[in-house]
Amino acid sequence: MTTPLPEFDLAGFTPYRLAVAAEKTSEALARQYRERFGISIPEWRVLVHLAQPLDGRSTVSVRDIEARVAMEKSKVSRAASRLEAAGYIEKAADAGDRRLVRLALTDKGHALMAELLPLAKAYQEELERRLGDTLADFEAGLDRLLDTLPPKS
Amino acid sequence: MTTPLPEFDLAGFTPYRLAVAAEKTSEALARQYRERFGISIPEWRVLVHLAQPLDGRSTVSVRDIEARVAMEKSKVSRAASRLEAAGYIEKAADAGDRRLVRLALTDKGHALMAELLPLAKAYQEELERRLGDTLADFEAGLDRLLDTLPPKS
DNA sequence: GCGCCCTCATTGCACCTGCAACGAGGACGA
DNA sequence: TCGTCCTCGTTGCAGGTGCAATGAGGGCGC
Repeated sequence: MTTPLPEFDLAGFTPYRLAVAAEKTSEALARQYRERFGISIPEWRVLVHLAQPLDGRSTVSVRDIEARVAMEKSKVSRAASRLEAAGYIEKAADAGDRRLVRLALTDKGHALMAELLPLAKAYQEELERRLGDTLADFEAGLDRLLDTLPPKS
Repeated sequence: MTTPLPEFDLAGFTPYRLAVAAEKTSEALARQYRERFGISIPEWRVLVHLAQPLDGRSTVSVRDIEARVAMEKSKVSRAASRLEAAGYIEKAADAGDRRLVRLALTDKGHALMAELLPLAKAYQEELERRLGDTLADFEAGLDRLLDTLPPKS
């Protein structure tokens, strides 16, 4: 028997708890759209972004999504390719800056989102119900973690 | 222009927020032990479990860890193999039930944890400081999400 | 002892991922 | 116009992942 190690309970470790909670909350919804539409989480994130009216101008390039959706550009790029192959979105070169790829929902993609978004909203409401009276502080705490850490590099 | 889609803000979607927060909070610590010791998150979770005194009896088989650490058994198995290859743990067949593989820290693994655990504790304290007065409700909310959803199958 | 069914851990497979490198294109000064 | 440096998006690669299938072993009834 060597020197005793400090006690440490993984179940009380916030990063671990967050990871498990994220996995569990995502899974319930993700399974639905995976099984019914073959959509993965990265694809879902791209679609949500494309489904938003967007503040006026509408660049909707890969790097736009990359910035707003907290995913690497290669991940966005591949998700977009899969979505294009499935017929949910279209890619087109930007007329002004030909390095940019403009992404847009097809009619099929639009119809998909008309089904998915209500599901997501309902799920969010269910989560809020579960959080009950802790909701406000819970989200506030989440904000603090999200705000404080983002110092990207 | 087709039917307008319902509005939906990904940035306010709790599963998404949790995923980003989990990623960010994990990364800061994970980078440290990745760069300094070549340890990944699954490996870290296995190590933490092995570093705990454990309630009396000490089975510490793959399936024990699987249950407590919220990882698939194949993930645990591979993490254990990598740790064994790196010399941090040892595997041995259980004398009583030869299907079981008993895992245990080597001296090298013990020394590693003597360094890592204090880092993790300090980090946890930093997070708690950041959460400030929202800490209690934040953790309570997290508990609710973790409790309510776990219905495994 | 034998057969049946269960459990444990590993592994094969197809897929996804992060990272670095790349090619194409743009911006701007000389 | 040319050269240099930056940005955008894709891709090659090495490695990690989930899932299903596998093989070794245990428990129990007959």
